[in-house]
Amino acid sequence: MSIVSIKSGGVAKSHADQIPWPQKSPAACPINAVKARLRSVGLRPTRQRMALGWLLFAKGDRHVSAEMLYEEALRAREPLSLATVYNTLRQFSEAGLLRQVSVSGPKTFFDTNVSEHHHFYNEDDETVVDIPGSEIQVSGLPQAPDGMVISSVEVIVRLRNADGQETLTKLAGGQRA
Amino acid sequence: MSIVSIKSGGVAKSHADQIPWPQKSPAACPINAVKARLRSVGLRPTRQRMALGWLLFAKGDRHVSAEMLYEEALRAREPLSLATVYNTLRQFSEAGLLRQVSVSGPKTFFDTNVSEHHHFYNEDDETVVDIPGSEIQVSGLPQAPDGMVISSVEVIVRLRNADGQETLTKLAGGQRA
DNA sequence: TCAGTAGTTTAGACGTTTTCTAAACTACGC
DNA sequence: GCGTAGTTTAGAAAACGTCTAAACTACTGA
Repeated sequence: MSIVSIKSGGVAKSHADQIPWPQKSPAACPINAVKARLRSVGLRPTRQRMALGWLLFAKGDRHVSAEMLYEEALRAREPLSLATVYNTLRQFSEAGLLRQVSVSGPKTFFDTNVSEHHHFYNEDDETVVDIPGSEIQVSGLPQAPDGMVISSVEVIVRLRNADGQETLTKLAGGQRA
Repeated sequence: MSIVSIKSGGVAKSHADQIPWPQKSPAACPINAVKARLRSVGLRPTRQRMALGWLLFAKGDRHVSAEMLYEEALRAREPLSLATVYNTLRQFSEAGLLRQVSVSGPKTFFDTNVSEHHHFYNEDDETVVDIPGSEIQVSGLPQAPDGMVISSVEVIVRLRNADGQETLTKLAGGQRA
C-alpha cells in the first residue's frame, strides 16, 4: 500500500525517474528500457514482468484493471497467470511505476501516468479517463492529522449520461423500490 | 431531502445512542421524520428501512460500510439480513439520502453527509474521515465530455503514518519482491 | 560454465465483499 | 379484510483479490 512518493516533492523519488520513459529516439531499445526500469526499482526482469511492462508502458497513458491486462497479455500470446498480473500490478505500484486510482467500483484501476493529474470516472460504463490539461487545482489543503502524512491528493470527477438514461435503466432493472 | 446536512463539529460520538433526531422543529417526531424521508423518495417505510434509517441519520455525519451497519443493527436488536443492508444502502444512495465515497479499498463506504465536502482516507487502518471545514476548493474544473454531465466532484486525500511503520510492516508480510 | 540460492511464477484453494434467486412476507390502497 | 406489488430473506453464487506450496528461473560467485 505504498504509492509512497509520487508527490510531496522531496522524498525518495525512486530511481525510475532517472530513466526517461516514452522515448521517441529509436536508438534506445524499448525492451532494454523496460529491463532497466525494472532493475532500477529492484525487480528482476522476468519474462512475465517484461511482457506486462511492455504492454503497460509502450502505449502511453493507460488505465487498466488486472483482468484487462491479463486478457491483453493472453491475446499477445504471453502465457502468464492471473495471480502474476495481480502481483505485478501491486509491485509496480509500490515501486512507483504505476498509481492506483481511487474509483470505488468493483475493480481496481491502475494508471501508467504517475505524475500529478486527475480523473473522470464514467459511472455508466465504469471507465477512467484523464482530465485533460492541468488547469484543475486544489487549494486550501488541510494539514494532515497528527502523526500522519499526505500520501496523495486525488480528484475524481464522476460523470453520468446527460439524459440520465442509464440511471433510469438501472432503476428499472433489478429488485428496486 | 435536505434535512440531511448536519455539520459535525468534532462531536464526541461516544454513546449517542440516546440522542434523538437532530433537528430544530420539536413538533416532528424522529420516527415520523424517518418515515417521511423514506416516503419522500418513494421507498416504503418498512421496519428494516426505518431501523437502518434511524441508525444512519440519528447520529450526525457517519461513514459506514455494509458490514458495520449490519453489526450495528444486530446489536440494536433489529433483526435483518445482510442482503437487506446492501439493498438498502444502494437504494438510499440512488435516492440521494447517502453518498458513496470513492476510496478504492476492499469495502464500499457510504456517507450520510451528502453535501459538498471531501475526505481523508487513512491507508493504514482503512478509515474515512471528513476533511474539516470547507477551505478546500477545486478550481479549473473541466467541461464534462460530450453528452455527459458532472455528477460529483470528490477530493480524496490519502494519509499514511508519518514514520511509514505500517507500510514497512505490511511489506515485510506477504510474498513481495 | 555451472551449481547454489534467493526471488518468482503458478494452479488452485481460499477469503471477503457483493449480488442474485425464489419463496415467504408485508405495507398499502381499495 | 383482501389482493397485489413491493420487500425481505437465507442461501447460493459471482466477483475480486490473496495465499500456499511446489516448480521454476535469474543472478551470484567460483
